[in-house]
Amino acid sequence: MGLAERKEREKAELRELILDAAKRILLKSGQEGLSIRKIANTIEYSPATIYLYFKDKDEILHELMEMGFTLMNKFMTKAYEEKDAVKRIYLIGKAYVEFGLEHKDWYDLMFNSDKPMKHIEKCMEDWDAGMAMFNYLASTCKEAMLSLQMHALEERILALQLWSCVHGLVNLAHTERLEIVERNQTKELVSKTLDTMFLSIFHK
Amino acid sequence: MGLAERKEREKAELRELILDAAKRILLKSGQEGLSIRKIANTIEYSPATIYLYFKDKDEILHELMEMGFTLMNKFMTKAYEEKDAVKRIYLIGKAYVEFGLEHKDWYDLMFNSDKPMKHIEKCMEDWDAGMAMFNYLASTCKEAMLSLQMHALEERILALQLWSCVHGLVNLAHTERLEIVERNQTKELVSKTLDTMFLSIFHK
DNA sequence: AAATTAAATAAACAGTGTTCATTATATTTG
DNA sequence: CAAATATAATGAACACTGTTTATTTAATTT
Repeated sequence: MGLAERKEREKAELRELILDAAKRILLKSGQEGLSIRKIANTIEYSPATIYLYFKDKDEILHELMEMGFTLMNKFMTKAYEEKDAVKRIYLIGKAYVEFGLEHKDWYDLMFNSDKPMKHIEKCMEDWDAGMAMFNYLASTCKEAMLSLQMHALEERILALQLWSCVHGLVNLAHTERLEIVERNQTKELVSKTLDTMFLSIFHK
Repeated sequence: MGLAERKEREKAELRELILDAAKRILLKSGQEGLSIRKIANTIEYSPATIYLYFKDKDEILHELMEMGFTLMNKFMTKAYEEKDAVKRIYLIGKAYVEFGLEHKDWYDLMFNSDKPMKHIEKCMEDWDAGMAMFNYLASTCKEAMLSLQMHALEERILALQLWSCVHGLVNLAHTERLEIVERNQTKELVSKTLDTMFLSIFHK
């Protein structure tokens, strides 16, 4: 049945076309500027057609979120290669913030949006790319704690501490708060804070 | 001229009425559910009337943001009273996170929104309540660093480190990420991370 | 009472996500 | 090949959003 196959391929192709248009609009105009109607316009279909391929806008945003994680993982491959766990954490933190600062729209979708996952029950599956990242960080924390003899500390809490700090930093930068604290110094503030933070955790 | 005065008072009263309605809607339906038309409905005026008292929606959001800071300052009075600088920082951090978790809508307006202040030039004035808070934290950091003999560290960077961590934590909680990491454990995760963070900075 | 000033509004514009009955296009059957 | 059926695409509507402008209503001054 090469016919049914072709049908399915065509359906998948249009789905991909929609996602590709969505991605392009996201990169050009941000999440604010991304609308079903704009997607429909750029691929020259009617808005209603989109709903034959996606349940709603949230589903599209969710797919974009997963694209974002793929992109971020590429960003992090270098850091992942580092053998020393402590250094690896540092490199991961650097890469995380670098990605966040450079790709605000992707970052928001991945870490600030509750749109792509409304129901907490579904969250575990819907955010498994993010969860995988966190678990990897936690295991690296465990390794680092072992090598530095930092007992009496849960690796997941340490991971959360690291995550909170970089997440907070990226968001403060995104919303211009760092620009208010010190004008035209955002990048330097980020880098200094990051270094201080690592020093204070892995003292010395 | 008691007449012009009454006029002005009436104008101020309607302005206050609008803000009060806006506040009530914000608390009931969040920032998403807050619209000019809903404000107009609840005070029984037409939407266009709102624009005789406010330039645009952003100006209303900005006023709400300032209300939020007043509320937050009340939340922090106890912490401010603490004499010991290190303990004070700890109490401020606790109060900050508590406020953030309990008042998501206010918090978003104050720390996540770039709507109430679009132009960076105007930011300094438009976010002076936030800036005042940061400056106070920084000066407390200076005091704490002095008492703990932590030299070779800028107080503003330490303040940023603290702020990033609590800001990140609050946002991760708001967007359900902590719920994903460990279900029904958000409050405990926050509290543990916060404690670990203070320990690591002001080591033991 | 008439003229002027100030306040409030109706209506429109250009958007948004989403749904559904209708139309157009393929595919399958007689 | 033509008719019946299944699939895909859409136009139009609904209920919203922020904002502007010409018009109407109300209050004040002459």
